[in-house]
Amino acid sequence: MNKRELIRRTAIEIIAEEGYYNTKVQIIAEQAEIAVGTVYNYFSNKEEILNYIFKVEFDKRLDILKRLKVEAISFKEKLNLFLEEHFQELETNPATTSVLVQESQLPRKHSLKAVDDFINELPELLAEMIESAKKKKEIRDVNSSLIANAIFYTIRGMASKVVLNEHYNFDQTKEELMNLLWCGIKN
Amino acid sequence: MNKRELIRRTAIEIIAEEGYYNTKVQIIAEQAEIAVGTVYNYFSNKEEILNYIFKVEFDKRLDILKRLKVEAISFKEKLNLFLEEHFQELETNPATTSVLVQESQLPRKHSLKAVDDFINELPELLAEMIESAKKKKEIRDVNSSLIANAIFYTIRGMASKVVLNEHYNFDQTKEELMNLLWCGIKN
Amino acid sequence: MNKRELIRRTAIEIIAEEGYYNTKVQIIAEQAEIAVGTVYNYFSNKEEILNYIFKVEFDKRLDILKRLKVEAISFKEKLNLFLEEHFQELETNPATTSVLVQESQLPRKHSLKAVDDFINELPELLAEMIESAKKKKEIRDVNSSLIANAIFYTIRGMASKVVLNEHYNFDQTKEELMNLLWCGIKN
Amino acid sequence: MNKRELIRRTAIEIIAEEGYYNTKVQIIAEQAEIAVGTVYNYFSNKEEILNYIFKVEFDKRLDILKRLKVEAISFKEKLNLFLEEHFQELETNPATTSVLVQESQLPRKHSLKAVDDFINELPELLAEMIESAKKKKEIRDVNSSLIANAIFYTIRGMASKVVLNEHYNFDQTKEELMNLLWCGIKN
DNA sequence: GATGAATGAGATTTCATTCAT
DNA sequence: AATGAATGAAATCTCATTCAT
Repeated sequence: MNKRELIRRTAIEIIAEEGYYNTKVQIIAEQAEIAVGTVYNYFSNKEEILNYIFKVEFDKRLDILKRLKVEAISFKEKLNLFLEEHFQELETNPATTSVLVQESQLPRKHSLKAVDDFINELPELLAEMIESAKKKKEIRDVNSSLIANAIFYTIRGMASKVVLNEHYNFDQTKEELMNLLWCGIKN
Repeated sequence: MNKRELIRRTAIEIIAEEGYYNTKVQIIAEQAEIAVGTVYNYFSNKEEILNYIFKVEFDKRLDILKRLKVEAISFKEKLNLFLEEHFQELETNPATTSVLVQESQLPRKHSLKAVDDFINELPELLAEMIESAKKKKEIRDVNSSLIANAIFYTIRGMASKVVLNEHYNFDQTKEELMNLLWCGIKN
Repeated sequence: MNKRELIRRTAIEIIAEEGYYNTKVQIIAEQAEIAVGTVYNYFSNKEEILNYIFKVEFDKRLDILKRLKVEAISFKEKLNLFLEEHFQELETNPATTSVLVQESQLPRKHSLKAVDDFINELPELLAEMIESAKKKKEIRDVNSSLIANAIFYTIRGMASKVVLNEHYNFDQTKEELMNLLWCGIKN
Repeated sequence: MNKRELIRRTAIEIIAEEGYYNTKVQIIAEQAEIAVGTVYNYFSNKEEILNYIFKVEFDKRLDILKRLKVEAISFKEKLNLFLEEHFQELETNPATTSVLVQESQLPRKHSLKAVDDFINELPELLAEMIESAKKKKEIRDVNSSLIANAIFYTIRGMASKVVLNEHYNFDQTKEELMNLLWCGIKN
């Protein structure tokens, strides 16, 4: 594996457990079995590691949404597929979920490019899909952007709940959420 | 104003802007126009300030929910009132909202008592109300606990969106959310 | 009891347990059931408390030695009585012993008047008695000052050993020490 | 010189002069011409520096005593050699002596492993030698452990006296002490 | 490219002392 | 005389980052 990727993955595991501010670059290096200096050959500073983590995840979700957007299926099916892929992803990488949820709430002043994209652009893309569904009367008249954000926050929140809590399982949660959201917006 | 309260309020303003980890106790003291030592006469450490902030807000919301629980009105009205009071609250104290949202995602390892209560007990109380509504056939058959959490995450997320973003206003957001949630669970 | 005395006695108990540097003026005040400010009405600073503790003990031992010096008994008996009274004293006030031993080793730079007196003047007085005994051929030819100091260090050291260690008892230690020292200097 | 050793030696000089509690880690670093952080790369905290100082000296004296114990010479000669080596050592490193004497009296609660060893194990080893001499009738019937401790306290005390006081010289002190102790215990 | 010892600014926390009541 | 809340200088320790090897 290339070093940048190795560092990213190692960092995710530690940040998920400790949080970004309690994660020491030294520890990331140790866990990855490389020297601290090496980390700085691939990332200009600690923040950039977090930024890169978000960038990778942002790109993944951007792909999913772009692909869904043009597919010739109903919005309900699109929403269902989106949830499906999303929960699939986090079932595979619970640590990543933990990082995304924890660190996506940085205050404006210190926010990172990729984090900003993650919490602004992704909902915007979903909003466009909702707007289109609205025009096709697939769903009732809603404020698309607002609802898109609500959907994202719900998913993100439930994701963290599922990751942290042994009571819930992924499939059940996904189903229940799909029902809540779809009933909430359908015509 | 008593010192403990002064420190709490000052800390909220700064943490909202800078985030907990970028907030220096020194700065809180300066802003509050007291000495650093004085802060430590009222809180045993920095963490305890954050914990107290959550405790105060937790208690407020606990009161609201307990009051609503026993009132002789429909669940729909209860949900509506809860959203109403909640958005009212955060319109008055946007900084507090910002803190609650940002810092409610500490990783388990370092989580604080009051933060834990905030994200676990409050949804649990709402879940009980949902369960009761379910039995009275006011709403459809849902996993109460799961839905309660979803509602909390949605509210919390949208709250931060409204606080950070000038596009949305409180009333409109509250209305739209009420529709989404109610349609999502009604019979 | 007058306040100055109350503070002195309370301070001894705490310093014996914690050491001078780990003893907080606040704690002394609490233990004595007075306010911190009150401590500073009787002592100008923390150091002065320690100084006063030593002064009181210095005066006691000065009295003993001055009294012994002029008594019409053999040096052997004088030494015996000195050990007797000394070990008596520390059996009654083990905490005081602990303080005297611990804190009598401050480096020159920061030493206190009464501590200096304690470790210099007392041995000097004993030295005079030894010198006199030497002239009367009661003991062999020794360097009086040096032997006086040796005796003091031995006593002080053994005192702390006895206080800290349940193995040794006061009487036995006193006897054994008397033998060692007397055999060591007799003619 | 390796850094750990450099820090140890620098710390000894400063602690000898100022005392442990008045010694700032910052100052040790400055004197050693390294950064504060570097000190903490070699010692996990300030206490550990003091502990290490005692450990090194403890080990030295342990070696001497173990060597003497098995040598085929009279106890008188052993005692003489021990005093010889001891006073030699402290003549070469007066600052070390100062530290050992000053800081060996930490209150139980805060005592360090190596300090404890220093004041307990070394006398115990000497006690074994005394016990053996007693059985061979080289000396009179004494409480070995008690006498061993008395000897150590005498030596330690006199060492500090010699270091602090220009009146006494090492050779004379050693001779006088040898006489006092040997006469004190011989048959 | 890889290393990791060294750096030092800066953060948290302590605690002797003051002084208005 | 007694009080104790307030003070703030100062100490310990951390950790992101650098750079010579």
